[in-house]
Amino acid sequence: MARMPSAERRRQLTEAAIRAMARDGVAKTTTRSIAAEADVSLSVFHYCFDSKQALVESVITTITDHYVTVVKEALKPRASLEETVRAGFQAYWDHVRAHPDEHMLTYELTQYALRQPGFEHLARRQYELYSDTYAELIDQLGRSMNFQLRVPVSALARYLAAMTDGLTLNYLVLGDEAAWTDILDTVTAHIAGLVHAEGDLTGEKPRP
Amino acid sequence: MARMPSAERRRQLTEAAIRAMARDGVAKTTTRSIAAEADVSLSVFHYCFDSKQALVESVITTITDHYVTVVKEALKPRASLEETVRAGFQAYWDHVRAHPDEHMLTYELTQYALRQPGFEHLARRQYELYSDTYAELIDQLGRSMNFQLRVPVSALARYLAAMTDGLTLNYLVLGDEAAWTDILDTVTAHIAGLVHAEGDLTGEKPRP
DNA sequence: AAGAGTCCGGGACGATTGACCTGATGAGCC
DNA sequence: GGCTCATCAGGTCAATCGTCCCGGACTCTT
Repeated sequence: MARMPSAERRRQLTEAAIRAMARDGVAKTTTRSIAAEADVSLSVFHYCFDSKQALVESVITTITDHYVTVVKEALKPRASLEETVRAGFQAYWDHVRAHPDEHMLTYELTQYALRQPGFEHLARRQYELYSDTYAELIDQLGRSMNFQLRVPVSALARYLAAMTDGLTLNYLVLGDEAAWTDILDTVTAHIAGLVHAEGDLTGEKPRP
Repeated sequence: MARMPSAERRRQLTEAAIRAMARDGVAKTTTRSIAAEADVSLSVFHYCFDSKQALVESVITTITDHYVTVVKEALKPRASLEETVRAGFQAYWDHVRAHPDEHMLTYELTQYALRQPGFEHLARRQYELYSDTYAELIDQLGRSMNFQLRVPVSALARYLAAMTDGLTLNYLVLGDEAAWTDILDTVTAHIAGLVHAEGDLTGEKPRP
């Protein structure tokens, strides 16, 4: 067994834990299965992490940061606004289809964190980071394409985060890829309607 | 201990399990904690159910049917369409705020079912029932209020199911009730825009 | 009232889990 | 070379879990 500094071992164990949890589910992932996945002995596990909870904390922050990167990279400026939004959804969607297990894992970890005393802040951090990422993207897009919003940025960001989250979960349960072209088109049109500040496009205004 | 027919005992144990799982989480709910919550001995549990899995199956179908009822009762026809939709969201939302633990439980059970070999169909049934319920409500509302849709009913139903699911999960994690008035208003306006067949209200049409 | 079928209680078993412990191994520094 | 400390291997332990067994008690039928 090759020697390795603790920090790198921790990364190795964290990534092994992510693979094991994505494959078997959080509930069925034990310290032994993680050690086996990382191809180290069980005692190495407890040498690098004080407890299983300490590793799970590392897993949650790692995978959260990972998916923030995925969302950020999905949105790249294109010719028109609608095209940009639609391509962004599509890129995110392709990632979900390619790695369903890992997306499923993010949901499991959220609930694990919410149920584990002292871990609630990790679940909140996860979802705040999602919303903040969308807010940042909206802001950045707004500056490069020069438009105004008909709704608060924070509300739109949160709506986007929640909606993509719900759509993703729905897809993970039901599959049926064909149904999503229509839905993504509809959502894209909706976003475009909220963004273009050219008159009242959606019927009645929200009550004042 | 009062004697009781098996069928009624099973209902009692199922409801006790729902309470215990909503309080402690699915992972930490044991056969012993369920029996204690139902105030029966452990052997009664295995007299009524062949295994813990058999009880969980009963729990999933029960709670799924329960929430279909909640959604159906949330939507009652009002003066205008927009008013009806907004009040429907609000009624559902009030239920989420009143019973966050039970809603959280539905997400945990979905993932439990997806991970448990042979239980995937229960998760799919859950989400299909959600979509079907929305489709039924849309259809029923369309007949009583006489309007046409700009998108397929099935797509809108699925979008509604996924979006409310995502918004609910987001609220369960982040809380922050104040943020939701804006979001529900925005979504309501969106739905109203999709439903009113009075010209092109949302900018560009989805690509043909 | 007697027997059969149904329900309940306490206890026990085997398996699995997270955590820990002791001793061996190897690399880098004096 | 010898010393020190990070790293590893295997075994052990207590706790907890789902499941099961057996004996007793209740209820309904006849």
